[in-house]
Amino acid sequence: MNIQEDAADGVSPASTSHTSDSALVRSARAARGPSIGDVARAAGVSAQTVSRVSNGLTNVEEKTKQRVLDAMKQLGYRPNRAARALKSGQFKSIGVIMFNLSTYGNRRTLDAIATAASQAGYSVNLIPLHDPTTGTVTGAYTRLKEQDVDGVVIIFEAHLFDRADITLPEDLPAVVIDSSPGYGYPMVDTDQAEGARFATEHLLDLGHQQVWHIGGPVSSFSARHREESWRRTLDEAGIEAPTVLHGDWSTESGYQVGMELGRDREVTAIFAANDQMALGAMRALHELGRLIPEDVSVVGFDDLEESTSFWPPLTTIRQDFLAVGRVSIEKLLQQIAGNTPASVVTTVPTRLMVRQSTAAPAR
Amino acid sequence: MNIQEDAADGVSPASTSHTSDSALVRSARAARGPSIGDVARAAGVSAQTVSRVSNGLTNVEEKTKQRVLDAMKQLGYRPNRAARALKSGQFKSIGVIMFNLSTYGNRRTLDAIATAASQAGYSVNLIPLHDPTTGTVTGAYTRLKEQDVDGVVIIFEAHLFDRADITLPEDLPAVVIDSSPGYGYPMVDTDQAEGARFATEHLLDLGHQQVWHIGGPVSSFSARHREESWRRTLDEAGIEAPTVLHGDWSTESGYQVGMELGRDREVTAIFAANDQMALGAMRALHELGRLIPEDVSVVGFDDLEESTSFWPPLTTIRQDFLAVGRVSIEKLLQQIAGNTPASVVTTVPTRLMVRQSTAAPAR
DNA sequence: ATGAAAGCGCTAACAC
DNA sequence: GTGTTAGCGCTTTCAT
Repeated sequence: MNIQEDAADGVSPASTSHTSDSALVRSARAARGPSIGDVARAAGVSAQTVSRVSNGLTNVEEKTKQRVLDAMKQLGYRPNRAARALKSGQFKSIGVIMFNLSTYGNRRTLDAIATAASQAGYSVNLIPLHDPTTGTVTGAYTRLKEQDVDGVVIIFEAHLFDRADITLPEDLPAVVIDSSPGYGYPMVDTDQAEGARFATEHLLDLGHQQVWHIGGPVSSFSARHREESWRRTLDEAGIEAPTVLHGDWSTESGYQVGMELGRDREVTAIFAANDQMALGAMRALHELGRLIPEDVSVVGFDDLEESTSFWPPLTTIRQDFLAVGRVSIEKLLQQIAGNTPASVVTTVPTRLMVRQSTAAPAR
Repeated sequence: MNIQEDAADGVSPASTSHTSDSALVRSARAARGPSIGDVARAAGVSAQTVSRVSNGLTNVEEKTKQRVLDAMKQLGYRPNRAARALKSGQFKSIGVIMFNLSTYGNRRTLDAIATAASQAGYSVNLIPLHDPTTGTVTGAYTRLKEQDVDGVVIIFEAHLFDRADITLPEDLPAVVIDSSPGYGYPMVDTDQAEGARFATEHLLDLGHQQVWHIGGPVSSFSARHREESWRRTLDEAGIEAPTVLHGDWSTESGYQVGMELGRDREVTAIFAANDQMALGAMRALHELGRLIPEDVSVVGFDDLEESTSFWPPLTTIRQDFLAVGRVSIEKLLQQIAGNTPASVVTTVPTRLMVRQSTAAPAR
């Protein structure tokens, strides 16, 4: 390896002086900030009182409290996390093990996790993984334990592989985000079944006699749940479900299945297991000259940011990834607090977003 | 919000008992692990000696050292990070501020960062951001400072927007991964210029008289660097660079530019600023009936995982994202250690990967 | 080569 | 309502 170093281009005299400035600041930073004792002295109270104010306890006279607050502000006091951690035995840090950063949903979820954790005063320790084998998961666990995280959120990527054979270590509070059944861990997931029911019922309500389904890969639990729920909904309406054609979540696969379905003039309503396949199917329908929604109605699942700009704007099921993330943190913090809940599946509701890709069937 | 909880499906009797098991384990976990004192007692030495062993100091007799090591292993001792942090004032934690998790390169880089940091005993505190405005960056900084990180790595997404107007706070060691010039901060970047030169020279060496370029968006610094270097390389060979057509990094835009270029029979060699545009261009060439590499040679930039399965397998410039991540951490740790280096740009070398999309021009 | 003492910043427990 | 005391687990300093 032959890594090169050059003086930064574009360093003007101004930025040169700024560089030495920040060097100064940095070395100053090495000196510790004001401690609780400094604040106490400045406010003329005991350290304990400062601690009470700092933790929002009520048994402090309003006047004293103000004095302390002022002293804090003036000195730029920030409590020392390390000392707190040492005292409490908790690091206020949660680990996130995650496969496949690339998925839209995963990114949103991670985001929500980071935000929720941050609001609760926890930091997020990310371990990205590539292949979801027991080995790598265990390794990630080990790394996280060494970092003394207080708990772990594991985000499985149901969209890409079946990782049912993974076993999880047991000595750390954990929450799993996934659609697979029973892990013995608290799990959080979008209500796949509800979403699929909403989609199917919406099409039936519009007057369609039958609803075709473009399924996701059979290896995916969420895809299976969506398919089962679609089938059940038809069942309950006394309709026999037609054969399912499966895609692999990609636009391309949606296009191919869309071509199949579109050629069949019987087909007037399609529920695709995700927005991308819905997009592909719509392209196929366009190419076949079938009008959306006049000839064929299409519903997706996910509600991608772009789905509202598809042509036509896609009716779809919105997954609330933010809630999934938030709820996971909530559950995890409960566990960390010691209220170890029975292993439950928490389910986050979906929402039908009606846009222009669905309508009543033509007579 | 109407979040539902159900007993987990699929919980067999076996997993039920396992659940109560882990509840036990968890409550046990609340009790602190063995401390340095416990180890000392078990080994019949003082706590200091244990500390010395734990920190790999040399002034401990081999025999004592073994006794201590044994005691550690037997008790399952792990040093308490909080106590260390309290003593040293360092948290052994670095923050990562990152835009756009979705990019292949960014993911690889994040990965390398997480790995390198972990190996150095640092944890990684991730703050994902959406829009790269000064405000959000400052906010992220604040959050990280509250978490007492020891330093920050900022990964800009040069591919998507021009964020030259962002100013960075100054009171925390930081490394920026980006292609923009002079920040006053240490920066790490792929050697864009070298890569573009490799690509262009490779085509010239094969005997092509001219090399056309599909540029990235003008708002991107890395795209600009690649274009400049391509132009310089042609210059040096005494060739006047043809007009550049710019894409937006997408396959689709590569396809469109590819169509333009492919219709021109003069064009025998194309250097695309990334692999995706190269892919699009190849599709265009295929559609136009021009053979690759017999009629037209194509070179990309990035070396995506899939590039070896393109048709034909793409000759391209490999970016060593892992090294970028590793080097950033290296630089950051140096800074944290106090060796505040002058603001420099560290450049990570590229590699030409010759595959089947390039050949000598037909006579 | 090893140990004893002190203290990092904070808070729980107990005064008053 | 507020202060005092003690100690979390570790390392630095100084003795031995």
